[in-house]
Amino acid sequence: MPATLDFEQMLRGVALRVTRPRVAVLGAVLAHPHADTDSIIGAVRRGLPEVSHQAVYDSLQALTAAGLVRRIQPAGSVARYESRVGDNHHHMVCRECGLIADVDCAVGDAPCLTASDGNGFSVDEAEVVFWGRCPGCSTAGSSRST
Amino acid sequence: MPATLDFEQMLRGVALRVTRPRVAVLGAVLAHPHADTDSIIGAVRRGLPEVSHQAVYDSLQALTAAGLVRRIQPAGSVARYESRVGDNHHHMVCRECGLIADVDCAVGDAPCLTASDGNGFSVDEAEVVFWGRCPGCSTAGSSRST
DNA sequence: GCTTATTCTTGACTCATTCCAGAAAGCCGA
DNA sequence: TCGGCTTTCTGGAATGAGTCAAGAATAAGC
Repeated sequence: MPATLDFEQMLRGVALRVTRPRVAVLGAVLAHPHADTDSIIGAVRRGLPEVSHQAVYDSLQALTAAGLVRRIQPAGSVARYESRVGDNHHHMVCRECGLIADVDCAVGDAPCLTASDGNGFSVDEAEVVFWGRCPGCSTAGSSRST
Repeated sequence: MPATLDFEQMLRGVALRVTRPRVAVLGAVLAHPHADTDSIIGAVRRGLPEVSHQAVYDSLQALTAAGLVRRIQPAGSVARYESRVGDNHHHMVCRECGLIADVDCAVGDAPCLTASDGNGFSVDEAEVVFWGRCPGCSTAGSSRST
């Protein structure tokens, strides 16, 4: 796992100022993939109790804009952040417990990116979300069909 | 375009009570694909000025649960509703103006549904969102690269 | 060490969505 | 057609994630 110095270099690498809140936020996202903003604020405050939620929001936005983290937001969920960027992976979301898991692109490389025509849209990203039930909920729920 | 009587039959077909708000909401979703809740409230009130926003929310939820309409919510957007259900189509979202367009499944039938393995998830739906720029914004934006 | 531009803190605010309780209306059987 | 029951609608308030704004603090460059 990267140390604080690595976070600094990551920030400098994308021309972002190195501040304690940003380092902490970056570390929190790395440590807690798919965490929502509130969890990130909590994780950041474990190391920096004084950080305001606004600073976390702003840091997340800066990191997202810089491409160091990626923001995902399945329907009906709050914003979540993950550190896997650059690769073309997708997500599975459990309808019951909200668990999010990474999946590498389903049919090989990136077939979903080839939007056939797309009404003239210039597509730069294809986001795939698989909805279903996680192993835990799938087992637990198979008995109770209320 | 379906008439009010058809809406009634659609509601009865899914064992939902036929109420004027629901008929109006169903008609509004049919008439305005990808409309957000506020637009639907406005459209409904054109015919039924007295309808409360709560009734619209509740009707939309009932219609969604019954499968008559489908709720979509791209990241950073409010909830939107559409009437194309049952077919496996996806959406393109313009990053600039928020325009949403339907696209039939990219690579043919439904390749994205075959989530390779998926960590043991039992997948029941694959939602694909193509992010990019619509023809209008793509043309307009190519000149101004602020 | 100093200057400047950027970032953080504090606090209030927006607004989509939900919750609640009472009133109204639709559906079913007679 | 009518009564009873269940569900839905109305009206208002509340929730909560996210945003906005202004001044104070801080990091980067010289």
